[in-house]
Amino acid sequence: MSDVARLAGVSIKTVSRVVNDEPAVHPDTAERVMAAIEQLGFRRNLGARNLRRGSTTGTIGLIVEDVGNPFYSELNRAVERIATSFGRQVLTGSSEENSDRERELVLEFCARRVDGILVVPAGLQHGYLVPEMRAGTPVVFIDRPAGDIVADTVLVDNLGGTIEAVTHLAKHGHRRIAFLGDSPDIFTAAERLRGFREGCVRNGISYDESLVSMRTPTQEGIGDAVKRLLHGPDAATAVIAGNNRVAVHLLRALAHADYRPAMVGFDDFELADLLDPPVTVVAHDVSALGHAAAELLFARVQGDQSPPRKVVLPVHLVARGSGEVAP
Amino acid sequence: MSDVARLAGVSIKTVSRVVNDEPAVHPDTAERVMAAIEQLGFRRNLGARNLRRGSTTGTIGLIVEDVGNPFYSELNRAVERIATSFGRQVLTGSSEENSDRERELVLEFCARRVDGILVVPAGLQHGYLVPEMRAGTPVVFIDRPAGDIVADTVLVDNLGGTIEAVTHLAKHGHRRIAFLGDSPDIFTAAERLRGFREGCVRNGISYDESLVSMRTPTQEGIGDAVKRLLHGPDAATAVIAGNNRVAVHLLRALAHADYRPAMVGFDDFELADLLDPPVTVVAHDVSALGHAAAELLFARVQGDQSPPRKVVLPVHLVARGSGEVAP
DNA sequence: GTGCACTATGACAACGTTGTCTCCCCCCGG
DNA sequence: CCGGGGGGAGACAACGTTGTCATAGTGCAC
Repeated sequence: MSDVARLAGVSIKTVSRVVNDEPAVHPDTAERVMAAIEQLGFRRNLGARNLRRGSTTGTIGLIVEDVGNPFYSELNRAVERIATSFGRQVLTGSSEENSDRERELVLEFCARRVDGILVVPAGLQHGYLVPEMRAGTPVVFIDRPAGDIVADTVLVDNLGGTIEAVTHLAKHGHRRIAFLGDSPDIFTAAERLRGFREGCVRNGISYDESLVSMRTPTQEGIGDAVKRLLHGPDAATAVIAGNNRVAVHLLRALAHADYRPAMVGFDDFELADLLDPPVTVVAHDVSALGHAAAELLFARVQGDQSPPRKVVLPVHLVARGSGEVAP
Repeated sequence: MSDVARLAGVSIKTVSRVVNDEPAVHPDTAERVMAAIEQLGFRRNLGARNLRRGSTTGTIGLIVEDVGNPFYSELNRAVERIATSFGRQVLTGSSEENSDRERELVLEFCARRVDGILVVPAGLQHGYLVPEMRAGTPVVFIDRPAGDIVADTVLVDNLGGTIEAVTHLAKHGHRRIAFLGDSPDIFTAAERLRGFREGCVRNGISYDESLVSMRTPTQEGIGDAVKRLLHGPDAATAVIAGNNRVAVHLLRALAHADYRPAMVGFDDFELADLLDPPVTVVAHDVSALGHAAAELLFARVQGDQSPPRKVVLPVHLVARGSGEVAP
């Protein structure tokens, strides 16, 4: 900036005025300054600016489990859209379902003085966030609630969705339904399992633990589960996939199987409608999740001090075929 | 920081020494300082730190067309992985295939003094980058080359891949092959079209422009193209989808059609193997693309001054079924 | 001619850090 | 007993900006 000032023969304050479009600069002077800026390729340092102004940094942080997962990337996109409309940039990070990594990312973002943080929490303990939140960094939890603190949260109706899935299958005559979930440490997985139980109860199906698997989904793990649950005299006639990754692994496992049970997935996914049979899912609007969370965050950024909110977004069952077959 | 200093009864410089793990601090003093930090919830301001040190900001920028597109989100993930290994955070932005937006994002990132920029360019003119690059911000172009400047670039073998696709179809007896691309302004689309022509030539197929569509893919557009190209006496017996979005739209259009031509897609996608028939694709390693670009970027960040490099990653045809049917 | 309002500009401090330099104190060798 | 060396700590400036205040010049009314 001082280089520009020297070249234009003015003080750095005048340069500052020009780059900030402040009035009270003579047009001729402004033009000379602009020319100097152009010539030197000057670009003002936003870091210094934010430091001096004590204002917001114009960035927000988004932490998900894996930015490469289509579910989270759609979320990312929705968040970015809102952030852009508020003139903010988005810093992203993948926690890899690791609470230490999550914490590291959050604290790093805080040190960068992001204006707010959106997080799909991996851990169950968020006490470390209290000082940051007290210091004025708003945090909104997405898809899963905070572990041990009260904070803004946007969830989907995991319980209701799974109940609906069970009911749907029961309506088509299924009495032995398997549930393939994820690690029970993950809120959504635990919640959907709860929904599964509740769904069984409501439909007069005795809940059979041997038909449930709660493991981090891998192709082999799901393959084994399929072998175990879908064969033999007591085999399940239908199966619920607890999330989009489980669904993909399950579909792959079933593709080479001789026997195709009825299936309902939780989370919609691309091409689900083109498979054979098309996959019935409990769908929810991932974009809406991101939008709602980001809107809530920016409300906080702009000073909304109302008590923490908990938003639960609806889900709806999309019957495509895989869930509408008789046992 | 001065609050911490006051509380601990030391100077701010000593606090600085503690947070930076500098030696020459008495353990007792350090402990007092740590306690004060803990009590006040102090977190050092990285912006101020970077300003003072004149060092790197520890961030890089990544600009893609749409962070929500699985192709780019996989890229994003790969970039993030490398960035993390170099202790950097990633700022992401979607250009929406709009060169003005691309420029805006780049300049915004530069103003934030990112250590480097990775960009899947939307525009064809990148002169605006020259001052930034001269000022020391390395830029690596991904998937598409820079328009009018010389810069590091990482591409995939679009030409070779499409030639291979044509050859594959020709081998299975197809002589009338349609090509559904994307806007010809997009480098990869143009290049793949070039590969299509070359593939026709090499296989003794007369290139028929009426079998080519180069439009931004929409479900309707692809539907119309299917109706036009795959019906009538001169109908194509095979079709090449120019990228993953075209492929998805095409599959959806064909799902409800009475006639299924042979098909090969460019870009692999999840579940391609589970469709009926499984989709033959020209696959390439998106992660490798991100890795290579990020590695190259960090080499530049760390001072590599060698001439700009152009890396072309190989592609390979994955025969799954949809491309191995006779006319 | 004097005072006043207004425009255009600059000097300086401050944002939160850290690098450099200086200072003080204590220990040890001669 | 004195001098040198090293450990521990603080004062101060500087990073690149911008907010505040001061200053100089101009035009206009009296």
